[in-house]
Amino acid sequence: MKLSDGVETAIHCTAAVAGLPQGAVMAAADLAEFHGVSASYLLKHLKALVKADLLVSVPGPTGGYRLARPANEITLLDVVLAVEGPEPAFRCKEIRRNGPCAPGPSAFPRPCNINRAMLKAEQAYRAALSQTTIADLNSEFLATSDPRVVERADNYFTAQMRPQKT
Amino acid sequence: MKLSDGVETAIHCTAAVAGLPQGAVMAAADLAEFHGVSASYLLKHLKALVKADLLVSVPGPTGGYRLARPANEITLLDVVLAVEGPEPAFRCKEIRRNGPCAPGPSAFPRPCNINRAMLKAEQAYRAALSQTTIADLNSEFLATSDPRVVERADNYFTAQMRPQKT
DNA sequence: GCAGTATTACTCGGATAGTCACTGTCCGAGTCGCTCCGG
DNA sequence: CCGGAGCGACTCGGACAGTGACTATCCGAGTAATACTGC
Repeated sequence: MKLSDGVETAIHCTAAVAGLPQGAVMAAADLAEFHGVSASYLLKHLKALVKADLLVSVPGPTGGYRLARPANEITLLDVVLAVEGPEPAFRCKEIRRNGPCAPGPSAFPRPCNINRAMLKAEQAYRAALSQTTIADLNSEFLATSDPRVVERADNYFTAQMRPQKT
Repeated sequence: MKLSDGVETAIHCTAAVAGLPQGAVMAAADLAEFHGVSASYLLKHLKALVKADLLVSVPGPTGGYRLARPANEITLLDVVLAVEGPEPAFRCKEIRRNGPCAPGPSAFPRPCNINRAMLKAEQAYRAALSQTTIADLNSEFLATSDPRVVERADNYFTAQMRPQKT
């Protein structure tokens, strides 16, 4: 069980975009530089976030990304599902039907109880993720981080952000 | 996020071994045939279960595997960790330190709050897994499965199991 | 000076190679049961 | 007939290829700002 590294960058980028003023956007290249990751690859994950309706992309010069809805309505679960896909981590192959002791598919009307237990645990995982919003993360970041870091980040964002006219 | 398929086979095999009489063992080849999976590959996971002290292997002819401790003391979490490894699914790369706004490592004395939130969710996942034991799974299997399946499985196990002398 | 237009440069989006972990397999080391031999 | 040694076969354990997903990258479609031209 391993989450792809893209989840981390996606969360950081979403939190960063959430720190922009209302209506402003930020280009993928700037987000990549700010986080020190590859710009080309970051686009892949940003695309996934756009497809999941978490971000909105603005094309053309002065384009970039902004949140699709308020930061307190975007949870960690939303970001994780957008990047990793909605499928559960445990995917029952129904191997109980394979062996010589299986009379046939009709003998298994109920879902595999192992599968049920695993999915139940995963629901607990997702429930925990859905309790933290991007807004929570940013509030905590501002409250607990080194003031120098906050100041530098604020300066960077002020310099790179692009206010939209409309 | 995807659990390896080996987790499913490992859980099924552990539950199967738990159904053996006290002290009896079952060969990997029989476990593989019973579940309809590759015997060569199953050994890989059984080895992991042995290394994690969930199963005990008995070498030589009439050898096989048996539980290392009672079935009600083996949880799904034990099996998952044995196969997948103890590392958490989310591994923070500390990318917040990469960008041009990071003064230096000394500016981040506290762990990344994103990492904390992700690990907290994973703890909830593991806590849920640890609430289900192999004994629970087998009790539920006996209570809810088609009687034909239970009977066939019981016959198979009676024929293939190997009672140990000592 | 101003409006309209063509250009230009910049942005995101999708299609394309490279790398690592998981899947699947094989052969070798070790051990117990069986057979043969001797008493 | 009984005990013991040797042999054989079966078991698990670790090392070796194949495949799919994630990582990383590039080039093309689209758009807004810009420069230019004509009025």
